[in-house]
Amino acid sequence: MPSPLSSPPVPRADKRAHLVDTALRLFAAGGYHAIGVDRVLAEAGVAKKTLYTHFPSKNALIAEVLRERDRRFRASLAAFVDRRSAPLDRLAGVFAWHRQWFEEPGFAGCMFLNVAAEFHGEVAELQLLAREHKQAVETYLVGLLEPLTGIDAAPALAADFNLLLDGAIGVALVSGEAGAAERAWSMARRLLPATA
Amino acid sequence: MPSPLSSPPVPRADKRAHLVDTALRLFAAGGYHAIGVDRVLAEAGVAKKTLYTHFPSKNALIAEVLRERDRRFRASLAAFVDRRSAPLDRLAGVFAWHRQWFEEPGFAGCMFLNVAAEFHGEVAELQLLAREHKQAVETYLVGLLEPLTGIDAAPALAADFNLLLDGAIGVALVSGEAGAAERAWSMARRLLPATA
DNA sequence: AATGTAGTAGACAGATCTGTCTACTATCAG
DNA sequence: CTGATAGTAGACAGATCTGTCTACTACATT
Repeated sequence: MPSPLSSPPVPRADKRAHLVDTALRLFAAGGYHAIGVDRVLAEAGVAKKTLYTHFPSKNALIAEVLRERDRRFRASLAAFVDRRSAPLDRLAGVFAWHRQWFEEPGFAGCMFLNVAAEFHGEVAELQLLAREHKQAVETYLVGLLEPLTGIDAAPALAADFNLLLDGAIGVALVSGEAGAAERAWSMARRLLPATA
Repeated sequence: MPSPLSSPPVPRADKRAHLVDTALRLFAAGGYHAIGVDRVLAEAGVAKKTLYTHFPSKNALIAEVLRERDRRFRASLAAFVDRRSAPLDRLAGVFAWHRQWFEEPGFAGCMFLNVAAEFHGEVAELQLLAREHKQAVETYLVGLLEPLTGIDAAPALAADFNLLLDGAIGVALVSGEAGAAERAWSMARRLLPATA
């Protein structure tokens, strides 16, 4: 045990990760402009100087939040899908995962769609992160579709299904109905070739 | 001519409507939190007191902007669709109208999806206006679908197509590709019964 | 003529925003 | 022991936010 008896008020921990985690939660629920850094700091119990030693600006914190959100999103989705084996079942899992997401209490839409809506291209880095996230989801869909439709038809259908997922997010956000996920999956099944 | 020779510095006009028009343009392009009332007033050339005699708060102005946006949206869409007569052509017009919208220079997504994303239910009036707008679009789709699919199948397909439109908006916002509208229309055609 | 309404210009209050800075403390490497 | 690093607490600057208020002007109706 190298740790002595005396200890700092807050034990040795990764403040940076804690900041990102807190900011992710608050930005997801409250929006990027509506949540100020003071709010993030108070919630995280971290001093302002600490934030600005790790990040040059609030936008840089938002960018890191989006990168972290992308990692968690993809990991959670992949873990959910990997509990299933049949190709059609795995594809259905993507929509089922979205349904669970829509049902979460603080659901307030997709952080990437929202960042595009709030900054609408004025902050190039954030717009790029949103685009990359959506592209990653589409690429993931291609892999799920290939066993069902063959390698040629998969990319176009993946783009279609990606649009369906964004549509479900929008409908769920405005109407509050988590059933938008099932509607999207119902449409997806009808769009799949009969051979699948 | 009842108007005398002398005139006020700004000619007699409907300041309220001018305020709403200016605010609509700025909020659409810049977002609701990012644009302050001072910016709206400067752009409109109107005094602050005038705004607060017509509206009790900024949120009330946003609400009126959304009502105006809903009126213009529906009128513009209906006028576009009414230039066509064949039922299938009229339905296609909805997606074509969206394509034109996506191609507009300052396109920054749907003001109703955006208000839901920025305030996410914290301001009940705004959330309700967003819901009503989307409901109105869906009802309009029902009317366009009935000649094609019959009165029984139209409501469910209208909800489907509404989701497609929201999906196209999201894809266009993040990717910048106006072709999302055609993708959505391509999906819509495939979802229509073969008899249509 | 008198009064009320709507407008302008802009100061002002009070809050909140991002970002910087000072002063101090704790941990760790050498 | 010394110095570097990272942390805390919080004051501070300067901008910006919403909303109120004063003082004045123009117009319309009575």
